[in-house]
Amino acid sequence: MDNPQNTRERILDSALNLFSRKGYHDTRMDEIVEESETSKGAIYFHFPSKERLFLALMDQFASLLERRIREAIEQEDEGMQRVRAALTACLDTFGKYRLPAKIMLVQAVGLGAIFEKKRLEVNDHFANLIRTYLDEAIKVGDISPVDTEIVSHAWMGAIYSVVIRWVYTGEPEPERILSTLLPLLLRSVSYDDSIA
Amino acid sequence: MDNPQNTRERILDSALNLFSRKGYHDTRMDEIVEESETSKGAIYFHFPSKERLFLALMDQFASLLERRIREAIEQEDEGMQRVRAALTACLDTFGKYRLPAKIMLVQAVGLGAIFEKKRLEVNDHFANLIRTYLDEAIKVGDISPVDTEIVSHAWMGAIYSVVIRWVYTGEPEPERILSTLLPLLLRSVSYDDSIA
DNA sequence: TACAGCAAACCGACTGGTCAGTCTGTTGAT
DNA sequence: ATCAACAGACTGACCAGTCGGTTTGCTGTA
Repeated sequence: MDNPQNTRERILDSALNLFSRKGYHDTRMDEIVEESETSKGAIYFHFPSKERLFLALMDQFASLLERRIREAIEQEDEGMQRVRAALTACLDTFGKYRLPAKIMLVQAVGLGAIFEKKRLEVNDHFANLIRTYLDEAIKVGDISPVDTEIVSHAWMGAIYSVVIRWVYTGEPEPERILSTLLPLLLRSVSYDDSIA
Repeated sequence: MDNPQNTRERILDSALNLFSRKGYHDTRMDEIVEESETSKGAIYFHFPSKERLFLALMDQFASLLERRIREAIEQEDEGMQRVRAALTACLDTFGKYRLPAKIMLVQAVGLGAIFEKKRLEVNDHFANLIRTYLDEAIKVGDISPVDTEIVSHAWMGAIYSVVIRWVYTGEPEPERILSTLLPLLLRSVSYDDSIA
Protein backbone atom coordinates (compact mmCIF):
# COMPACT_ATOMS: atom_id res chain seq x y z
CA MET A 1 0.00 0.00 0.00
CA ASP A 2 2.30 2.73 1.27
CA ASN A 3 6.03 2.49 1.08
CA PRO A 4 7.61 0.64 3.97
CA GLN A 5 9.32 3.73 5.37
CA ASN A 6 5.91 5.24 5.81
CA THR A 7 4.64 2.27 7.79
CA ARG A 8 7.69 2.23 10.00
CA GLU A 9 7.23 5.88 10.78
CA ARG A 10 3.53 5.53 11.44
CA ILE A 11 4.41 2.83 13.95
CA LEU A 12 7.08 4.92 15.62
CA ASP A 13 4.72 7.85 15.72
CA SER A 14 1.89 5.96 17.36
CA ALA A 15 4.28 4.27 19.75
CA LEU A 16 5.63 7.67 20.73
CA ASN A 17 2.14 8.96 21.42
CA LEU A 18 1.04 5.97 23.44
CA PHE A 19 4.25 5.35 25.35
CA SER A 20 4.58 8.98 26.31
CA ARG A 21 0.99 9.15 27.46
CA LYS A 22 0.52 5.79 29.18
CA GLY A 23 4.00 4.54 29.84
CA TYR A 24 5.70 1.38 28.66
CA HIS A 25 3.84 -1.29 30.60
CA ASP A 26 0.39 0.20 30.18
CA THR A 27 0.75 0.38 26.42
CA ARG A 28 -0.32 -2.80 24.59
CA MET A 29 1.11 -3.71 21.24
CA ASP A 30 -2.48 -4.04 20.01
CA GLU A 31 -3.07 -0.40 20.86
CA ILE A 32 -0.12 0.62 18.74
CA VAL A 33 -1.55 -1.53 15.95
CA GLU A 34 -4.89 0.21 16.21
CA GLU A 35 -3.58 3.77 16.44
CA SER A 36 -1.06 3.31 13.63
CA GLU A 37 -3.63 1.50 11.47
CA THR A 38 -1.16 -1.22 10.66
CA SER A 39 -0.95 -4.77 12.06
CA LYS A 40 0.89 -7.03 14.45
CA GLY A 41 2.75 -8.39 11.45
CA ALA A 42 3.86 -4.96 10.32
CA ILE A 43 5.20 -4.02 13.73
CA TYR A 44 7.10 -7.26 14.19
CA PHE A 45 8.41 -6.97 10.67
CA HIS A 46 10.01 -3.62 11.49
CA PHE A 47 10.89 -4.20 15.15
CA PRO A 48 11.93 -7.46 16.80
CA SER A 49 10.21 -6.71 20.10
CA LYS A 50 8.34 -4.17 22.17
CA GLU A 51 11.55 -3.48 24.03
CA ARG A 52 13.45 -2.63 20.87
CA LEU A 53 10.65 -0.45 19.61
CA PHE A 54 10.87 1.61 22.77
CA LEU A 55 14.66 1.74 22.60
CA ALA A 56 14.39 2.97 19.01
CA LEU A 57 12.39 5.94 20.26
CA MET A 58 14.99 6.64 22.93
CA ASP A 59 17.78 6.50 20.38
CA GLN A 60 15.91 8.74 17.99
CA PHE A 61 15.57 11.48 20.55
CA ALA A 62 19.06 11.08 21.98
CA SER A 63 20.54 11.57 18.51
CA LEU A 64 18.41 14.61 17.86
CA LEU A 65 19.40 16.18 21.16
CA GLU A 66 23.03 15.41 20.59
CA ARG A 67 23.01 16.93 17.10
CA ARG A 68 21.29 20.10 18.26
CA ILE A 69 23.63 20.64 21.16
CA ARG A 70 26.73 20.06 19.06
CA GLU A 71 25.52 22.46 16.40
CA ALA A 72 24.84 25.11 19.02
CA ILE A 73 28.24 24.69 20.61
CA GLU A 74 30.08 24.93 17.31
CA GLN A 75 28.67 28.35 16.61
CA GLU A 76 30.10 29.85 19.78
CA ASP A 77 33.55 30.87 20.92
CA GLU A 78 35.49 28.99 23.53
CA GLY A 79 34.57 29.24 27.18
CA MET A 80 31.36 29.98 29.00
CA GLN A 81 29.49 31.06 25.86
CA ARG A 82 29.63 27.45 24.73
CA VAL A 83 28.23 26.18 27.99
CA ARG A 84 25.49 28.72 27.69
CA ALA A 85 24.74 27.66 24.13
CA ALA A 86 24.60 23.99 25.14
CA LEU A 87 22.13 24.66 27.93
CA THR A 88 19.97 26.81 25.68
CA ALA A 89 19.94 24.19 22.96
CA CYS A 90 19.05 21.52 25.48
CA LEU A 91 16.12 23.46 26.92
CA ASP A 92 15.04 24.52 23.47
CA THR A 93 14.98 20.95 22.16
CA PHE A 94 13.07 19.63 25.14
CA GLY A 95 10.62 22.46 24.61
CA LYS A 96 10.10 21.67 20.94
CA TYR A 97 9.76 17.93 21.41
CA ARG A 98 7.52 17.42 24.35
CA LEU A 99 6.53 13.80 23.79
CA PRO A 100 9.99 12.37 23.19
CA ALA A 101 11.17 14.39 26.16
CA LYS A 102 8.60 12.68 28.32
CA ILE A 103 9.64 9.28 27.03
CA MET A 104 13.25 10.01 27.81
CA LEU A 105 12.83 11.68 31.17
CA VAL A 106 9.84 9.87 32.61
CA GLN A 107 8.67 6.72 30.88
CA ALA A 108 12.13 5.24 30.46
CA VAL A 109 12.83 5.44 34.17
CA GLY A 110 12.40 2.46 36.45
CA LEU A 111 11.94 -0.07 33.66
CA GLY A 112 14.32 -2.98 33.86
CA ALA A 113 18.09 -3.11 33.59
CA ILE A 114 18.25 -2.72 29.81
CA PHE A 115 16.39 0.55 29.72
CA GLU A 116 18.11 1.82 32.79
CA LYS A 117 21.46 1.19 31.21
CA LYS A 118 20.50 3.09 28.10
CA ARG A 119 19.08 5.94 30.13
CA LEU A 120 22.12 6.32 32.32
CA GLU A 121 24.25 6.07 29.21
CA VAL A 122 22.45 8.93 27.51
CA ASN A 123 22.30 10.92 30.70
CA ASP A 124 25.98 10.51 31.44
CA HIS A 125 26.79 11.31 27.87
CA PHE A 126 25.15 14.71 28.06
CA ALA A 127 26.46 15.38 31.51
CA ASN A 128 29.95 14.68 30.23
CA LEU A 129 29.37 16.93 27.25
CA ILE A 130 28.47 19.76 29.60
CA ARG A 131 31.36 18.84 31.85
CA THR A 132 33.88 19.04 29.02
CA TYR A 133 32.91 22.58 28.17
CA LEU A 134 32.70 23.55 31.81
CA ASP A 135 36.27 22.35 32.25
CA GLU A 136 37.20 24.37 29.19
CA ALA A 137 35.54 27.43 30.66
CA ILE A 138 37.56 26.97 33.82
CA LYS A 139 40.78 26.58 31.86
CA VAL A 140 40.03 29.70 29.87
CA GLY A 141 39.35 31.54 33.10
CA ASP A 142 35.68 32.35 32.58
CA ILE A 143 34.78 30.78 35.91
CA SER A 144 36.75 29.63 38.92
CA PRO A 145 37.33 25.90 39.52
CA VAL A 146 34.43 23.75 40.70
CA ASP A 147 33.70 20.04 40.98
CA THR A 148 32.48 19.74 37.40
CA GLU A 149 31.38 16.14 37.80
CA ILE A 150 28.79 17.08 40.36
CA VAL A 151 27.91 20.38 38.73
CA SER A 152 27.17 18.80 35.38
CA HIS A 153 24.89 16.17 36.89
CA ALA A 154 23.19 18.68 39.12
CA TRP A 155 22.52 20.84 36.08
CA MET A 156 21.04 17.97 34.14
CA GLY A 157 18.82 17.20 37.09
CA ALA A 158 17.70 20.78 37.44
CA ILE A 159 16.83 20.97 33.76
CA TYR A 160 15.07 17.60 33.74
CA SER A 161 12.98 18.38 36.74
CA VAL A 162 11.73 21.70 35.45
CA VAL A 163 11.15 20.27 32.00
CA ILE A 164 9.25 17.29 33.42
CA ARG A 165 7.00 19.62 35.31
CA TRP A 166 6.36 21.56 32.16
CA VAL A 167 5.65 18.34 30.26
CA TYR A 168 2.94 17.46 32.76
CA THR A 169 1.36 20.77 33.56
CA GLY A 170 2.34 22.98 30.64
CA GLU A 171 3.73 25.44 33.16
CA PRO A 172 5.86 27.41 33.41
CA GLU A 173 6.09 28.41 29.76
CA PRO A 174 9.40 27.57 28.05
CA GLU A 175 10.12 31.28 27.76
CA ARG A 176 10.02 31.75 31.51
CA ILE A 177 11.96 28.54 32.10
CA LEU A 178 14.77 29.68 29.88
CA SER A 179 14.93 33.17 31.32
CA THR A 180 14.98 31.91 34.91
CA LEU A 181 16.79 28.61 34.75
CA LEU A 182 19.69 29.71 32.61
CA PRO A 183 20.82 32.59 34.85
CA LEU A 184 20.25 30.32 37.84
CA LEU A 185 22.59 27.66 36.51
CA LEU A 186 25.21 30.13 35.41
CA ARG A 187 25.08 31.91 38.76
CA SER A 188 25.64 28.58 40.50
CA VAL A 189 29.18 28.61 39.12
CA SER A 190 29.53 32.34 39.78
CA TYR A 191 29.26 33.36 36.16
CA ASP A 192 27.71 36.74 35.54
CA ASP A 193 25.54 36.52 32.49
CA SER A 194 24.59 40.18 32.29
CA ILE A 195 26.33 40.48 28.94
CA ALA A 196 23.37 38.78 27.27
CA MET B 1 4.55 -17.65 65.24
CA ASP B 2 5.80 -14.07 65.35
CA ASN B 3 3.61 -11.17 66.20
CA PRO B 4 1.79 -9.70 63.24
CA GLN B 5 3.73 -6.44 63.32
CA ASN B 6 6.85 -8.44 62.75
CA THR B 7 5.42 -10.18 59.70
CA ARG B 8 4.19 -6.94 58.26
CA GLU B 9 7.60 -5.41 58.66
CA ARG B 10 9.38 -8.40 57.20
CA ILE B 11 7.16 -8.05 54.16
CA LEU B 12 7.80 -4.32 53.85
CA ASP B 13 11.50 -4.93 54.27
CA SER B 14 11.71 -7.57 51.57
CA ALA B 15 9.50 -5.55 49.28
CA LEU B 16 11.80 -2.58 49.77
CA ASN B 17 14.83 -4.66 48.86
CA LEU B 18 13.30 -6.23 45.80
CA PHE B 19 11.44 -3.20 44.45
CA SER B 20 14.47 -0.98 44.83
CA ARG B 21 16.71 -3.50 43.13
CA LYS B 22 14.50 -4.81 40.33
CA GLY B 23 11.75 -2.24 40.00
CA TYR B 24 8.01 -2.65 40.36
CA HIS B 25 7.14 -4.72 37.32
CA ASP B 26 10.11 -7.04 37.53
CA THR B 27 9.37 -7.96 41.12
CA ARG B 28 6.95 -10.89 41.57
CA MET B 29 4.81 -11.24 44.64
CA ASP B 30 6.20 -14.77 44.96
CA GLU B 31 9.68 -13.35 45.25
CA ILE B 32 8.60 -11.15 48.13
CA VAL B 33 7.04 -14.24 49.71
CA GLU B 34 10.29 -16.14 49.38
CA GLU B 35 12.59 -13.39 50.61
CA SER B 36 10.38 -12.46 53.54
CA GLU B 37 9.83 -16.13 54.44
CA THR B 38 6.11 -15.56 54.76
CA SER B 39 3.34 -16.50 52.33
CA LYS B 40 0.93 -15.20 49.75
CA GLY B 41 -1.74 -15.25 52.41
CA ALA B 42 0.29 -13.19 54.84
CA ILE B 43 1.02 -10.52 52.27
CA TYR B 44 -2.56 -10.22 51.13
CA PHE B 45 -3.69 -10.20 54.74
CA HIS B 46 -1.60 -7.09 55.42
CA PHE B 47 -1.84 -5.39 52.02
CA PRO B 48 -4.80 -5.44 49.64
CA SER B 49 -2.67 -5.41 46.50
CA LYS B 50 0.80 -5.13 45.05
CA GLU B 51 0.05 -1.53 44.18
CA ARG B 52 -0.83 -0.64 47.76
CA LEU B 53 2.23 -2.42 49.10
CA PHE B 54 4.40 -0.25 46.90
CA LEU B 55 2.49 2.89 47.85
CA ALA B 56 3.00 1.99 51.53
CA LEU B 57 6.74 2.10 50.95
CA MET B 58 6.45 5.46 49.24
CA ASP B 59 4.40 6.86 52.10
CA GLN B 60 6.80 5.50 54.67
CA PHE B 61 9.73 7.31 53.16
CA ALA B 62 7.84 10.49 52.39
CA SER B 63 6.83 10.79 56.05
CA LEU B 64 10.35 10.15 57.22
CA LEU B 65 11.76 12.77 54.89
CA GLU B 66 9.11 15.27 55.88
CA ARG B 67 9.74 14.76 59.59
CA ARG B 68 13.47 15.12 59.24
CA ILE B 69 13.27 18.27 57.19
CA ARG B 70 10.79 19.90 59.55
CA GLU B 71 12.91 19.07 62.56
CA ALA B 72 15.97 20.54 60.90
CA ILE B 73 14.15 23.72 59.96
CA GLU B 74 12.76 24.25 63.43
CA GLN B 75 16.20 24.34 64.94
CA GLU B 76 17.31 27.28 62.80
CA ASP B 77 16.59 30.98 62.77
CA GLU B 78 14.54 32.65 60.09
CA GLY B 79 15.93 33.22 56.63
CA MET B 80 18.54 31.48 54.59
CA GLN B 81 19.81 29.34 57.44
CA ARG B 82 16.51 27.49 57.33
CA VAL B 83 16.80 26.85 53.63
CA ARG B 84 20.29 25.60 54.23
CA ALA B 85 19.11 23.30 57.00
CA ALA B 86 16.32 21.90 54.83
CA LEU B 87 18.70 21.07 51.99
CA THR B 88 21.17 19.49 54.35
CA ALA B 89 18.48 17.37 56.00
CA CYS B 90 17.22 16.30 52.61
CA LEU B 91 20.63 15.21 51.36
CA ASP B 92 21.42 13.62 54.68
CA THR B 93 18.23 11.55 54.69
CA PHE B 94 18.69 10.37 51.13
CA GLY B 95 22.21 9.42 52.10
CA LYS B 96 21.14 7.40 55.11
CA TYR B 97 18.28 5.63 53.35
CA ARG B 98 19.58 4.52 50.04
CA LEU B 99 16.98 1.92 49.15
CA PRO B 100 13.87 3.96 49.91
CA ALA B 101 15.49 6.83 48.07
CA LYS B 102 15.82 4.67 45.00
CA ILE B 103 12.20 3.58 45.27
CA MET B 104 11.06 7.16 45.52
CA LEU B 105 13.30 8.70 42.89
CA VAL B 106 13.62 5.91 40.35
CA GLN B 107 11.30 2.95 40.67
CA ALA B 108 8.18 5.03 41.26
CA VAL B 109 8.68 6.93 38.02
CA GLY B 110 6.86 6.01 34.86
CA LEU B 111 4.46 3.57 36.49
CA GLY B 112 0.83 4.33 35.82
CA ALA B 113 -1.27 7.31 36.77
CA ILE B 114 -1.77 6.33 40.43
CA PHE B 115 1.93 6.22 41.23
CA GLU B 116 2.65 9.26 39.14
CA LYS B 117 0.07 11.22 41.07
CA LYS B 118 1.59 10.19 44.38
CA ARG B 119 5.08 10.99 43.15
CA LEU B 120 4.23 14.44 41.85
CA GLU B 121 2.33 15.03 45.06
CA VAL B 122 5.33 14.24 47.22
CA ASN B 123 7.66 16.06 44.90
CA ASP B 124 5.55 19.19 44.79
CA HIS B 125 5.14 19.02 48.52
CA PHE B 126 8.85 19.24 49.15
CA ALA B 127 9.39 21.78 46.42
CA ASN B 128 6.75 23.94 48.07
CA LEU B 129 8.36 23.46 51.45
CA ILE B 130 11.63 24.75 50.05
CA ARG B 131 9.80 27.51 48.24
CA THR B 132 8.12 28.74 51.40
CA TYR B 133 11.41 29.22 53.17
CA LEU B 134 13.03 30.68 50.08
CA ASP B 135 10.26 33.27 49.99
CA GLU B 136 10.87 33.90 53.66
CA ALA B 137 14.58 34.37 53.02
CA ILE B 138 13.73 36.92 50.34
CA LYS B 139 11.37 38.76 52.64
CA VAL B 140 13.98 38.84 55.39
CA GLY B 141 16.48 40.18 52.90
CA ASP B 142 18.95 37.32 52.90
CA ILE B 143 18.75 37.01 49.15
CA SER B 144 17.35 39.13 46.37
CA PRO B 145 14.06 38.16 44.68
CA VAL B 146 14.00 35.19 42.31
CA ASP B 147 11.37 33.03 40.65
CA THR B 148 11.05 30.69 43.62
CA GLU B 149 8.70 28.32 41.83
CA ILE B 150 11.32 27.43 39.28
CA VAL B 151 14.21 27.61 41.73
CA SER B 152 12.63 25.16 44.14
CA HIS B 153 11.91 22.61 41.42
CA ALA B 154 15.32 23.07 39.89
CA TRP B 155 16.88 22.44 43.27
CA MET B 156 14.88 19.27 43.83
CA GLY B 157 15.97 18.07 40.41
CA ALA B 158 19.59 18.84 41.07
CA ILE B 159 19.48 16.98 44.35
CA TYR B 160 17.59 14.02 42.91
CA SER B 161 19.89 13.63 39.99
CA VAL B 162 23.08 13.62 42.04
CA VAL B 163 21.52 11.34 44.65
CA ILE B 164 20.31 8.93 41.98
CA ARG B 165 23.77 8.73 40.56
CA TRP B 166 25.12 7.99 43.99
CA VAL B 167 22.45 5.34 44.55
CA TYR B 168 23.59 3.54 41.42
CA THR B 169 27.32 3.95 41.47
CA GLY B 170 28.09 4.76 45.10
CA GLU B 171 29.90 7.84 43.86
CA PRO B 172 30.52 10.55 44.69
CA GLU B 173 30.53 9.99 48.45
CA PRO B 174 27.78 11.80 50.37
CA GLU B 175 30.44 13.96 52.01
CA ARG B 176 31.58 15.33 48.70
CA ILE B 177 28.03 15.70 47.45
CA LEU B 178 27.08 17.82 50.43
CA SER B 179 30.17 19.99 50.30
CA THR B 180 29.79 20.67 46.56
CA LEU B 181 26.07 20.66 45.97
CA LEU B 182 25.08 22.84 48.88
CA PRO B 183 27.31 25.82 47.98
CA LEU B 184 26.29 25.33 44.35
CA LEU B 185 22.60 25.64 45.15
CA LEU B 186 23.09 28.56 47.49
CA ARG B 187 25.27 30.37 44.99
CA SER B 188 22.54 29.93 42.38
CA VAL B 189 20.46 32.43 44.36
CA SER B 190 23.51 34.61 45.05
CA TYR B 191 23.80 33.63 48.69
CA ASP B 192 27.32 33.66 50.08
CA ASP B 193 27.67 30.73 52.40
CA SER B 194 31.21 31.45 53.59
CA ILE B 195 29.96 31.84 57.16
CA ALA B 196 29.74 28.06 57.49
C1' DT C 1 -5.86 -26.06 85.38
C1' DA C 2 -8.24 -27.67 81.63
C1' DC C 3 -10.64 -26.89 77.77
C1' DA C 4 -14.03 -25.26 74.44
C1' DG C 5 -14.93 -21.48 71.31
C1' DC C 6 -13.52 -18.11 68.33
C1' DA C 7 -11.21 -14.94 65.53
C1' DA C 8 -7.02 -13.03 63.85
C1' DA C 9 -3.06 -14.39 61.37
C1' DC C 10 -1.22 -17.17 58.17
C1' DC C 11 -0.45 -21.01 54.46
C1' DG C 12 0.02 -22.35 49.57
C1' DA C 13 -2.18 -24.77 45.63
C1' DC C 14 -4.84 -23.10 42.16
C1' DT C 15 -7.12 -20.00 38.57
C1' DG C 16 -8.33 -16.94 35.05
C1' DG C 17 -7.34 -13.01 32.45
C1' DT C 18 -3.89 -10.79 29.98
C1' DC C 19 -0.72 -9.92 26.18
C1' DA C 20 3.89 -10.35 23.74
C1' DG C 21 5.13 -12.80 20.29
C1' DT C 22 4.20 -16.47 16.45
C1' DC C 23 2.65 -18.40 12.33
C1' DT C 24 0.13 -19.21 8.36
C1' DG C 25 -1.27 -17.02 5.12
C1' DT C 26 -2.19 -12.80 1.38
C1' DT C 27 -0.85 -8.90 -1.57
C1' DG C 28 1.57 -6.43 -4.90
C1' DA C 29 5.63 -5.12 -7.21
C1' DT C 30 9.58 -6.63 -10.16
C1' DA D 1 7.98 -16.89 -9.93
C1' DT D 2 9.78 -14.71 -6.16
C1' DC D 3 10.09 -12.07 -2.19
C1' DA D 4 9.50 -7.98 0.66
C1' DA D 5 5.85 -6.15 3.20
C1' DC D 6 2.20 -6.78 5.36
C1' DA D 7 -2.61 -8.94 7.85
C1' DG D 8 -4.67 -10.91 11.90
C1' DA D 9 -6.17 -15.15 14.36
C1' DC D 10 -4.13 -17.77 17.72
C1' DT D 11 -1.19 -19.55 21.73
C1' DG D 12 0.99 -20.35 25.87
C1' DA D 13 3.62 -18.46 29.58
C1' DC D 14 3.22 -15.71 33.21
C1' DC D 15 1.51 -13.94 37.61
C1' DA D 16 -1.69 -11.07 40.67
C1' DG D 17 -4.98 -12.33 43.34
C1' DT D 18 -8.25 -16.02 45.56
C1' DC D 19 -9.95 -19.34 48.64
C1' DG D 20 -10.50 -23.35 51.52
C1' DG D 21 -7.97 -24.84 55.09
C1' DT D 22 -4.70 -24.65 59.29
C1' DT D 23 -2.41 -22.64 63.23
C1' DT D 24 -2.00 -19.52 67.11
C1' DG D 25 -3.26 -16.84 70.83
C1' DC D 26 -6.84 -15.06 73.63
C1' DT D 27 -11.13 -15.13 76.50
C1' DG D 28 -14.55 -16.88 79.24
C1' DT D 29 -16.31 -20.93 81.87
C1' DA D 30 -16.30 -24.50 85.30
